[in-house]
Amino acid sequence: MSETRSDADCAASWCTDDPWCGLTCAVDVLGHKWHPVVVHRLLARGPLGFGDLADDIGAVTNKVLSETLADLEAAGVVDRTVVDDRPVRVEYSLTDDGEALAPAIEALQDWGERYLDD
Amino acid sequence: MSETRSDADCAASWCTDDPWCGLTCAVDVLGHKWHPVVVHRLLARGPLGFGDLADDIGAVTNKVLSETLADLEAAGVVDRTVVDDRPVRVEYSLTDDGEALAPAIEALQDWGERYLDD
DNA sequence: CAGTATCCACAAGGATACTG
DNA sequence: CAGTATCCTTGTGGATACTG
Repeated sequence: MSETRSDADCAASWCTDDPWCGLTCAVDVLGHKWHPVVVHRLLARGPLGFGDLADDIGAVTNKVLSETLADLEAAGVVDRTVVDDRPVRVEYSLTDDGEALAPAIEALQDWGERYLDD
Repeated sequence: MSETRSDADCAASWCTDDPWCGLTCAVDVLGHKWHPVVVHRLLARGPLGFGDLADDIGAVTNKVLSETLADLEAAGVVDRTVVDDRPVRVEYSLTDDGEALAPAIEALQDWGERYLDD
């Protein structure tokens, strides 16, 4: 279905032989300011429109959210579907690869919460 | 023991009320090119000297590895111990907070490996 | 509604050389 | 051995305004 991904999307291009290549690859996808937040919201709330995501997150601009979604779509983590015209309505959802991020997102979140509790 | 950490080290400073704050905080710590790799190596191999880490990782420069280790130390994830003088010998190890990253590192690594297998 | 188009400031990381 | 010091290029994200 979503065959829009290639090796070049990923850190694999510069660490192919290293034992931590998968890790680097995952951090390449999630290691930006809003990327993990978008995945988190889609995991928690299901498919959302562009404006819904923007409202939910709050402190992100149109431009950056748009870039973030384009990155995640290119990585094969998010699907973009035009649901309606006039007015244009778009829906963003997680692909199977995106859903598969749930354990990693949760593990990071758990660690961060404990860390913040000192 | 390692009380070198404060709230300002973390994303908490800009997302305190958000449900994804812990996640953002964790990504602030790990979301750089070499930070997760250093944690990965210390988890896999135990305490290492500066040169050991540099050799193991390979494609990182002195300057960047040094900065990375300083960041992780400031975040309270890594401990730095001077083991010897003449010649100077230093050992880097994980703190409890650092060891606690293991599940998150593994989850990211697992995801990345599956992702790379298409 | 769902984006683009510009412009801009700062941070991250690499190359190279040097030091206590 | 374990770093620092410079310099430089690119990436990342924010502010603001505009559009099909």
